[in-house]
Amino acid sequence: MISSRGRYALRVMIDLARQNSDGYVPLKDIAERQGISKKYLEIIAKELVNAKLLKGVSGKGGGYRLSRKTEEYSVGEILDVMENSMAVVSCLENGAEECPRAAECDTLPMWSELNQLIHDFLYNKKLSDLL
Amino acid sequence: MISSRGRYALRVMIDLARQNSDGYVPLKDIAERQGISKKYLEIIAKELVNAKLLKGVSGKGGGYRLSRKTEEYSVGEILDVMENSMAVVSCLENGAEECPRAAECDTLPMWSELNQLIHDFLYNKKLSDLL
DNA sequence: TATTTGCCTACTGTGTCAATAGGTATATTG
DNA sequence: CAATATACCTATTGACACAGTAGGCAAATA
Repeated sequence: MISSRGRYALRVMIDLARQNSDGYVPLKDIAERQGISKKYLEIIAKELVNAKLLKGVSGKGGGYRLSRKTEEYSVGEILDVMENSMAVVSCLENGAEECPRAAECDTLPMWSELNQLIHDFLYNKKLSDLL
Repeated sequence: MISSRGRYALRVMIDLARQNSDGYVPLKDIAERQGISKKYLEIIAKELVNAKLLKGVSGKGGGYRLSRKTEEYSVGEILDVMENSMAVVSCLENGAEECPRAAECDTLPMWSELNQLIHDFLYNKKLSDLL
């Protein structure tokens, strides 16, 4: 299940893509347009900056802007920054310890297949597809 | 993310399918074979009985058995019994209140598409495919 | 120097999940 | 009838993630 953090992050990215100005867009404006608490969006924007998906500039005239072209962002990439894990089962999480039953597990192939399906869907979908 | 409850439920169903006896299989045996706490499995088995996916009989000689043929169970059906929600986003949950932004939401079509993809995958996969 | 902005740290309430514990009801068998 | 094996019921616990809030610090511009 995609959390609010992930969904909000996507909305921030879309909002920024729509304000295709060369300047920086203050979070206050985004929060108002989207009807989301600015305080909460700060957490989200900060993580997007850490992951280099956004550039943030402090001070008057500052704000956020995209750091790439919209077609160069995949939805999966954005969500992965926000979500703790996007794996369908915990044994397929990034950096999970090897399950001792993996070799004999009757369900692992199915989970892997589903996981791949979702991953492909989300990484093939670009931010530019949502505008 | 599929919880342990959902994964355990699937393992119980597979285990029962493998003991293709006409009798009833006690949970104690399943728990030992699968290496899962019997106490915890009781919760899971009870829910599967409530949903009519299993038949349970008390008393000596009792236990659980499948109530249909293995090819008549879909994986999605089994998981839906155990999981609180299988929707990818909360606004697509079963019985969620209508989102006021639904009409203008830029991401809803994508979520619906992904949701359908996962649903189809899980409902087309049958218990008999896992044996 | 004042103002606007992002950034940092901390906290709180709510909910779900995994698992445990102990007891009750039901059926079979000697 | 008594013992036993089984499912079923109710309650509780600890851990954790998530959503959201609060207050203040840092940086940049006018």
